[in-house]
Amino acid sequence: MENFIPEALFSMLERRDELSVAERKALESLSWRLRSYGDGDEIIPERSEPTESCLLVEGLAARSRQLANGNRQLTAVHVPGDFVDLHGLLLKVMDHAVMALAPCRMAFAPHSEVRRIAAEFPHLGRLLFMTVAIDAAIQRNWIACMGRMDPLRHIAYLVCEVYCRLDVVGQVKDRAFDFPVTQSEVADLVGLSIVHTNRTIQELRASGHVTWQGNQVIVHDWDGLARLADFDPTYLNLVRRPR
Amino acid sequence: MENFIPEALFSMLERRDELSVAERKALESLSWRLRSYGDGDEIIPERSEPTESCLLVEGLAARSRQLANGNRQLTAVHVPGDFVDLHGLLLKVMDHAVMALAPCRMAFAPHSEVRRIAAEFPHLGRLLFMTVAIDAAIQRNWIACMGRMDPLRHIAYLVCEVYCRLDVVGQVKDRAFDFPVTQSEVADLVGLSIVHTNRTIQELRASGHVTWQGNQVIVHDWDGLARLADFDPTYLNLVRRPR
DNA sequence: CGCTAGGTTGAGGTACGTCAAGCTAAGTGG
DNA sequence: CCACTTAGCTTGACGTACCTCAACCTAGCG
Repeated sequence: MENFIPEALFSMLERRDELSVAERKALESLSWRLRSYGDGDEIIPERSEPTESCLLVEGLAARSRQLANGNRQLTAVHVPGDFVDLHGLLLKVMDHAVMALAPCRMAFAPHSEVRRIAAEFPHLGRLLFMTVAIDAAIQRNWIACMGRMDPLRHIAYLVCEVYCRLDVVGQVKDRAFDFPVTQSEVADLVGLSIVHTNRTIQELRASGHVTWQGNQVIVHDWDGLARLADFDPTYLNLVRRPR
Repeated sequence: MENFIPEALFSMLERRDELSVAERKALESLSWRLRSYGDGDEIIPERSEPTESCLLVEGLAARSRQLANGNRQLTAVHVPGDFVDLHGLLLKVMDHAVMALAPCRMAFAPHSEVRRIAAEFPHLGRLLFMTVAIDAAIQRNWIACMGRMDPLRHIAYLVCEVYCRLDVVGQVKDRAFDFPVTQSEVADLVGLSIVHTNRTIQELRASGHVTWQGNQVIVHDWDGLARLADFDPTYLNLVRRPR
């Protein structure tokens, strides 16, 4: 629409495989519609049936599941470059909501057009669906973290993951990144109470591997942090390979 | 190869959308290779780079993640009809292992052929990748269960989910299904200790909603069980829709 | 200056995990 | 056919990691 160029998406995909000029042009040619959201805004409601896919351009978003007992669980974090709603394209009905964890800019493109370029450029289509598979891989690791890791390692793991994913799109500067997420939201990410989340973050700070105050996270000792969290970035597929 | 017809896959896909004759033929035409596995066998090792996708034909399988602290977390259950290793096709390197929860028969087809039919029949390709998106949706719900549900509801949810998924491929008879999984494996599925898993299963039995002895699970009161688990099958996409 | 959202701390209870033992049923070798 | 083993299930005792409740503190904002 407004000649939008999805740079972050290019970074995200090109980190995994080469994009041809035609493929880039195809992505650019979608009739993108840009929209902004405030902190906490609902971007895609649960049970809705989106007709557009959305790409996170700026900010931070999350997938959120509201349970009958009133609890909330966040099941994914999304960073710029993430094609957040390919799931909706394939699944039709949203089984969860997508919300802004921080002020966000999103770019929307009609499902019909995404389907068209995926069919016309099968390799590009595979790359787009690869992002869905990466989301799934991330979620598998979250399951492992929730089931079999203690809170300290779990939160350390979260920091490692967000660090890597933000790094792909150039949002890590001097081993530091912006993480405008409240401790209450972190609690809903890791499935702990707010109080225990707070204490665990303090414990993580005390470990000396990171500084985490306000929205700023600084990783002083990547290797130590990764060792603590048993973090192996293989699942993020940060390798350029023909796909 | 041996004129194999992936009936369970047809059921799985046709439950979600119509398959044309050409699409069915395309799936049949893959050079399937059949293999059997015993209980507990490793089907796809962690860190391997499969060149074939595999389809579960008979039995029960799981995705397994081994942690450095020696713990194991199972991150997914697979039932007949599940195209287990499309993830491998898109991701190249396995970030987890696939193992047999029970004696299994698997059908393997070369990635190159799967890629070819996905490109040649874009609608079929979307359906195949839809199964990846459904896996992701299932995992999101597992995350919610692990983070924000008590063990009783979590295990009840597991029963609901397996029930629905087995039903799609005709493996539920008279509200009962075969579930040849040890309590130790259930523990690794839900992220609890064996002892607590045992006590929770007893509690579930005592609730009267299910009989669960040996490998046999009988659901006496589906509505009650679903209410207990706050189970809403939307995420399984059990609706026929053009995709 | 007061209000609010977010962060922090303390106290007390409980739902989990761990350890250890005993039980049952199926399989194995004599 | 019976000892013996083994895998899986069950139970009890005990400790602790986590949750809940309730304050209080701080910074930002009207």
